[in-house]
Amino acid sequence: MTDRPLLPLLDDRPRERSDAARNRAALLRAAQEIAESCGYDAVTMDAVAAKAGVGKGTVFRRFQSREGLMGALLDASESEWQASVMTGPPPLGPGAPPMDRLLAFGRSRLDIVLQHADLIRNAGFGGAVRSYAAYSFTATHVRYLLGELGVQGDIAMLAVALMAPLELPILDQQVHIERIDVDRVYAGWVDLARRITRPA
Amino acid sequence: MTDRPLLPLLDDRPRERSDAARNRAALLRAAQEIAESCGYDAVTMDAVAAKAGVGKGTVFRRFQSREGLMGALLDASESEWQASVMTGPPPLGPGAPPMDRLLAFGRSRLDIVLQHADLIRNAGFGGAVRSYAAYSFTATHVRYLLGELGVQGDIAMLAVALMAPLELPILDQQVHIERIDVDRVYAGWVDLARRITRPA
DNA sequence: GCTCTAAGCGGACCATGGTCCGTTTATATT
DNA sequence: AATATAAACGGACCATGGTCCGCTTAGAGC
Repeated sequence: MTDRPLLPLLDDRPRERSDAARNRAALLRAAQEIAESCGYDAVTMDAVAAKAGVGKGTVFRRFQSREGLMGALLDASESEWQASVMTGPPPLGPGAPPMDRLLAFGRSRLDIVLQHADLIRNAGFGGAVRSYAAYSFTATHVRYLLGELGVQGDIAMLAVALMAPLELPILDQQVHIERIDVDRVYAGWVDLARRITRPA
Repeated sequence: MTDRPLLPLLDDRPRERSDAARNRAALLRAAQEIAESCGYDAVTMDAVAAKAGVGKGTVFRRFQSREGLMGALLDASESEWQASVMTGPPPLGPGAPPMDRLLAFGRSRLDIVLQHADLIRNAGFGGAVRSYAAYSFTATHVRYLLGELGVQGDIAMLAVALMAPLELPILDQQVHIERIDVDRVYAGWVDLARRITRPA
């Protein structure tokens, strides 16, 4: 769980003041701890502020909103996952054949999304499904793999088609409402991946 | 915009008292009117209650929550759409070849979801993407068409794969954030439909 | 028409997300 | 070190979703 930004793109923004940085860290830690011990419902802005020993205004200045705070928590764990895609062991990481990597990607996303379901739900995908940076990373990765597989057509759209069934709202419906077994969901996704990548 | 339930399944619940029914209608109308004239942000529970001339408690008893109220509004317009699938003119309605119907389904969903984006966002897919009844209907329809097309495999899963890219969170990302043209999104979906239904 | 009761009703009340603005402080500059 | 200033801070304050509970009433049974 690192606190560096996803895809550390060079930002020209003036660096954060040291007290600000300290508070950001304290707030994230406080939120995390409350979530772990009492669940996400207990992560109220007042509680986080109190636990971190700062005023409520500070929480909002740092994270804009409750969703923003949750999003920050989520991004931290997403960046761990990104690392395992970029530099981790195959088949998720580099080194394996593209199709193996694609299937590993699917399984990995399926697991991680369900695992962080609460957090994702609280991060509240207000409009988007998750932070633009996080979405962007997976999209780029899938497009890359489809390219390696020699898939013809509008690869960006096909990538979306592969990612969409792995997003929480859809998985929630299947796994938590219709009680479909996760392995069956994965098998269905593998079938989808095969059909999408299969040459005409 | 009818106020009958989607898929009017026989319910054994004791019928709603007449004053309750009257209030439900008044509340829906009030919410609708406020939304039309001032946007969904102005649809606060207090405002709706006031406009309908009832107490706030009544709004909550009828619709449980703000999301519930929005959901009711949404269901009303969904049932219009359902009617056009079940009894409307081809190719969306019955009569056209299955593939034509499938493609018409996609276009129609795409348009209607984007058109009602605000409402859907406010209905807040809290967990699920939309009401179970509404989801269920589209799922059944797509599975039926895939069956007619003689598609082999886990049809339920393939149906999900076709519906997922048409849900708001995904379309929002593409259309409103990445500014992808709607026609391109549709073309991508058609390609997906072809790949999924293409025989091995 | 009268009675009884479950359902419905209203609006005060609470919790929490989010804003505002006067005060404090880190840091760049001299 | 002194100064200036933009940034950060805190917590009172507001709006709104959601709950609660004592009062009212529709309508079934007589």
